[in-house]
Order: sequence, then C-alpha cells, then structure tokens
Amino acid sequence: MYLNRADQIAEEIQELIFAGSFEDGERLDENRLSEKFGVSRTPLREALKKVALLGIVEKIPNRGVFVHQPGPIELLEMFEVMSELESICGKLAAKRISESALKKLQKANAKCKKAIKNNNPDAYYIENELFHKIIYNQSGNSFLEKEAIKLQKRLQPFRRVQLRFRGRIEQSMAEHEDIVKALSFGNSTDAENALRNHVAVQGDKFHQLVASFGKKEEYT
Amino acid sequence: MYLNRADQIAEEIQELIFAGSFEDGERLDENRLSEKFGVSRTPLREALKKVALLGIVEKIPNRGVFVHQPGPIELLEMFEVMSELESICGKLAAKRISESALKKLQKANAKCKKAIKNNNPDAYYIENELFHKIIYNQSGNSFLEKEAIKLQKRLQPFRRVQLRFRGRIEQSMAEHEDIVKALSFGNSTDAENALRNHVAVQGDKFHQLVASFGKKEEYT
DNA sequence: AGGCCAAATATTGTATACAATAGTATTGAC
DNA sequence: GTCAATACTATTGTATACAATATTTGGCCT
Repeated sequence: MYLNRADQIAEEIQELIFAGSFEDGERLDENRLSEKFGVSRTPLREALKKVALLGIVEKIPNRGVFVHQPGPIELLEMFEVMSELESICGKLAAKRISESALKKLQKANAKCKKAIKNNNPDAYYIENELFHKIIYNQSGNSFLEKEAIKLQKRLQPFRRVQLRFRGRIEQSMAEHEDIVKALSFGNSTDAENALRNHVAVQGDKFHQLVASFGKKEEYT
Repeated sequence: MYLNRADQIAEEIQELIFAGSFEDGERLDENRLSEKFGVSRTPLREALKKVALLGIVEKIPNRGVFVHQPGPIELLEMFEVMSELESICGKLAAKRISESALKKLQKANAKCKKAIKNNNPDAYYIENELFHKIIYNQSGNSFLEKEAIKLQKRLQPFRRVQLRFRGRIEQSMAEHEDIVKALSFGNSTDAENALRNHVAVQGDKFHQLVASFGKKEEYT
C-alpha cells in the first residue's frame, strides 16, 4: 500500500501524538511542522486534515489544529465502545469462524503465552493485536472489521499502559483461553460475554486506568 | 458551527454522491469539480480528502478519487453494524436516560405519528432521525453518540428507500412504541433487543433492500 | 491605571505555478 | 501486422505566492 508524502506525515504526526510528544491543547503550527518535515504547507495541511478527521486533534477554522489528548471520561467512553465492538465481533465470529482461522487464533494465543514466558512485552503486544484482529476478521463483516481496527489502533497506547499492572497479563491470557473455547464451540453468547469482559474497563481495571492516567511517559 | 469553503464543498460532494449524481466507479475530476464549484484545486482537494476518509469514495495515489457506491453486501454489513450500535445505545440509555429526555422522546414519537397521519414523509424522516438521536445521546457515551450519528447519516438515503415499502412505516411506528416502553421502564434487555430488531435488515426487510437495490433514483 | 479601539503581526485559507507520475499514442523494428 | 520502446498528454502531488481572518500590541481616551 503506497502512501504519498502527505499521508506518511499524517502517520508520523499520529505517532508523535500517541507517544505524547505534544502537550494537550497545544497548537500544531503549520509553518514549524512543515519545516520540521521538510515539506511545504500544502501536504502538511492535508496530513493535519487527516489526523483531525480521525478525531485525534481538533481543528478550529481560521484558528488552527489543537492536539486533544483524551481525558479519563473520553477514554472510558472509547473503551466502552471498544468492548461492545469486540463483543459483537465475537458474537458473529462464533457463528462464522473458519477452521483455519481457529487454528491461526490458537497459534497467535500460543505465541502470546510464549512471549510472556520469555518476558517479552513487545512480542506480546504484537501477538495480542493479531489475536484480536483475527476475531474482527472472522466476524464476516468487513465494515465492522475496519471500524474495530481503527478504534483498536487508537486505544493501543492506553491498553499497553493497562497491561503493565501486576497480574493483568496473566488474567488477560486466561480470558483468551475462554474466548478461544467459546469460538471453537461456536457458542456465540459465551464469546460475546467473554470478549466484552476482556476489553471492558470495570472493577480493578477501572481504578488502574484512572490511576495510570497522565503517567504515560513513565512507562515508555 | 462555521465551515470554510473546503468543508462546505465536502458536504456538497457527499450530498451529490448520496443523491446518486455519480456513477459507481466514476473518477471525480479535480479540474472539472474545481471549476464547477468556482474554487481552485487546493480547497477542492481538501474536500475530496475528507470525503475519502469518510469512506464514501476511494482514493488511489497518483490516480485520483473514485466514487464507490456500496454494493448489497457492503450495505448489509453497514446495517448490521448500525443495528448493533443502536442496540448498545438502547441498552445503555435504558439505564441512563433522564426524565426530560424521555419526554422529548415521546414528543418526537408523537410527531412521527402525526407526520404519517398527514402523509408527510419528509417530516417523518426528520422526526425519526431525531427520535434515534435522542437515544444515542442518552446512552451517556458521547463517543458512541458521534459514531452512531456518523453511520446514521451514511445510511440515511438507504433507510428512506426501505421505508417506502408498504406497511413498513406502520411497523416501524409500532417498534418505536416498544422502544419507548422499554426505555421508560428502564428495561435494558428489552431496549437492546427492540432497537436491534428495529434497525436490523432481516426477513422481509432483507428482500426489500435487495429488491430496491439500484432503484434509488426511482424514489427521489 | 484601566479599558477600548486601531494598526501591526501572525496564522490560516485559497489561488496559481511547477514537478512528478501514470496513462496513451505513435513510431520503429522484427 | 504485432510488439515494444519512447515521446507525449493528462492528472495528481507539491511549492510558493497571495488573500482573508484572527490575535496581539500599542496608543489614546476616560
């Protein structure tokens, strides 16, 4: 998938925001950024437009674009939607998943386990992401799949923070097992609930998320 | 909410596509369109970028943007997601809806009825949209609300076609009653199911949608 | 001194000019 | 006559120049 310079820059700006390189509310100066990326304002503005439409920054006409790091409430809202989306994917996938996809899912899960044993968080994140993406894909609804991937990407940095909490990875793995079981049995109700619970921010997870808030940079 | 010319044009292009003014697969020529709208290519390109990111047209680098009218499969997929989103909104709203919102909901519903009695489809569409938007809003999740509104807007023209089928509007109204009832009783399970069913394309509605496909212009 | 209006400055929005890329047609060799 | 290479054309992508809008600063009046 080829990208022109403007789209490349859009990706890079996203990464920078996710990495916390900008203060909340900071204005993204077109001149400064165009100089930084070594391009003119035209492609840079296109990049900013893209980032704005993804909802990562806010664009105010004739004023500029301002980074908008989601606050705790907004994050909880996004996680609530994510958990419901995953739940739906699970519900549908339980009925529609193929044998080969089931095998791939088990493989990805095994790699997750291995990554934990090797104490390799980066590998875990990658395999975990794949695990979930397989489920999105097997929902048999490519529109749903795209939406889920979009939101997953946006929440990714916050999920990582969450998993740093003691015991969370182990719990997460146990939940994966339940999910795989439900999907292989074609039990859509179980799959639905297991996935909703797996992603939802409730109970301990709620406190962990709130506690970790604003401390992102400590864990990078 | 002020919009600059580029964003205005983006809206207009969307409308044109929804209205079926372009063939599926047709290339949106930048020069032609910029002349048509009386602006230069710069704001027009920004408009196209926006429309592309909304998923209404496909942009191929160095080739141009091509309109992509959703086919039956894609439509079914989008309706499936819409019905689930509405279902979630209903589930949450049942627990969170305020008294005043409930009143507004009943008011909107009454206006829907009135519109039918007066044989005024345009009024019905507007009030029906409001009815659903109140529920999105009362989900208490503004992120979910925004996503629901976005998809609602995209599916709007197709919903209209559907409602043209005999008996559909009456059935739709009866479903509204059930939804209001469930919400006023705070019954989240009923609200969830009623809304999913109300929006889902199943049974007769499936055949109607498929049958109506490609006949949009007959009903405008 | 404080507030308000106006000029200056900075920044976004748009137009035009130029560059790069993809698609098409023409010409030449076999 | 067909295929391929190359020049040509059309179209998108980017840079720069200009216009419009918002913000800031400085001066004036009260």
